[in-house]
Amino acid sequence: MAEKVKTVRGFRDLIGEEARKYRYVVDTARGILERNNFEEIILPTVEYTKLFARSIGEATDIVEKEMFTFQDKGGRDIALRPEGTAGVVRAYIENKLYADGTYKKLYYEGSMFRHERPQKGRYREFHQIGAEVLGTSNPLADAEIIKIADDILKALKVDATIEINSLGCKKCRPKYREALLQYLKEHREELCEDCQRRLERNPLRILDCKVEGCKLIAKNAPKITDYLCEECKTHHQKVKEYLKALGVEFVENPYLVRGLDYYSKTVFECVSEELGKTVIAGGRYDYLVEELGGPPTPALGFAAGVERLMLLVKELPKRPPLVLVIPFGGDREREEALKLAHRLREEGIRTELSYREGKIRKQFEFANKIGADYTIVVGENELKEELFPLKNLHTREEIRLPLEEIVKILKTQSG
RNA sequence: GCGGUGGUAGCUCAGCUGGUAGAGCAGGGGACUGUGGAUCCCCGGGUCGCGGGUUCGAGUCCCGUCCACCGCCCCA
Repeated sequence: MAEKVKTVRGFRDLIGEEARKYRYVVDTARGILERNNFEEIILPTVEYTKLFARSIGEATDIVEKEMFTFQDKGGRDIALRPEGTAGVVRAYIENKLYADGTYKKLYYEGSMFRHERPQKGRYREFHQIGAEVLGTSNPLADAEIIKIADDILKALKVDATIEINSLGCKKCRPKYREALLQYLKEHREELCEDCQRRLERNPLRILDCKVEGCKLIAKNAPKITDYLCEECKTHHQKVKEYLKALGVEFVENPYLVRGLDYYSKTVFECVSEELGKTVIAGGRYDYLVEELGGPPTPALGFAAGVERLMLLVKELPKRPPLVLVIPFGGDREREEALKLAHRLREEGIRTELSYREGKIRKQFEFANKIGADYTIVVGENELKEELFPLKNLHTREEIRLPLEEIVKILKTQSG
């Protein structure tokens, strides 16, 4: 045998049940977004590297070491997208979607790529379904975005805690940052190695550190919520008020920061205790559109991790019953069975035509193996009488009926 | 990128201090020639992840490498 080619590390196939689970998660989320009147945007998988450098942040791990980057034949620096927001914003600006003066609600779905060490629920090609609202600073939008995330979790029966926080704006964040930095510098010696590095690069993340010593320091650190300006405070207050009005449960986490540089004001994460990981996360990014060359445009959104949600989905919707049509006899019977199977399929009935030859006993073993719920044998007698035996494999009951009667029965069960 | 565990049949795994690879399940056939999941009998299956080394001899020991999984970093 020739050498076998395998999947690339961190990449994988989704087959059968796994593929159906993938579709179930994505379709469920799409349905909720569609009924909220979000419009789908289908984006390219690659963008110029600088788009991500400028949006996600030059100093983030994603940009520094996790992107799949390459030069195309024209020498352009290109990256496989590590997330979706940057592309949406680029498209929003490039297509001047702001031109009609309204806000825009967009959603996307697809592969993202990060060159990380693979683990369960974390692959180098993974999938996100995300939503973005561009062109409004109304806290109603913040509340609705979080409500949608909550609806998706509920629809999938996934348990997760919604944590929210506000990161403030251009006016108040610098003051907070200053106070935090000062406090942290006083405790520099007690911080873990990683956090000492973060002190220079991204001090906010220290609040999020899992090392016990750092947690203690974080606990007594100044809280962003105490530093919010009037506008941010009111905004945050409104968001929480609306969420309560909607009955969305959440907890406030003053230590919640996000890893991407572009966030401002509202941030939130839906954390699964079972996984110990975040499954949906998002927030506001009021400056990003402008930073990427568009007009000043407040915006916000979230991204849901499809693989992580898949790990938490326990039950898939049932497929409609499967009918196996079994030809029995010779050429004439095979041909009639072929036609009969397609008659059932015309009616939307999930039907398999047996390609197996041989003993009838083997045909029934085959029916079990493929998980059929019903069989219909098409043989000489059946064709003569124009009556076909519809057998329920679970109850083992068999009734002989004209084809159109069988169609009626199966159709009612095929949703 | 760092630390750890593990890769033997389609699947789950056994294989002692190195001595020529096994079980259960699954699969194929038959007992049972127009009605299945049971039982019994028979059968096929493996470059022991890959490459190198030590050795008369390596699934077993050593080195390297790839992959999966766990933790960290990071993140959805």
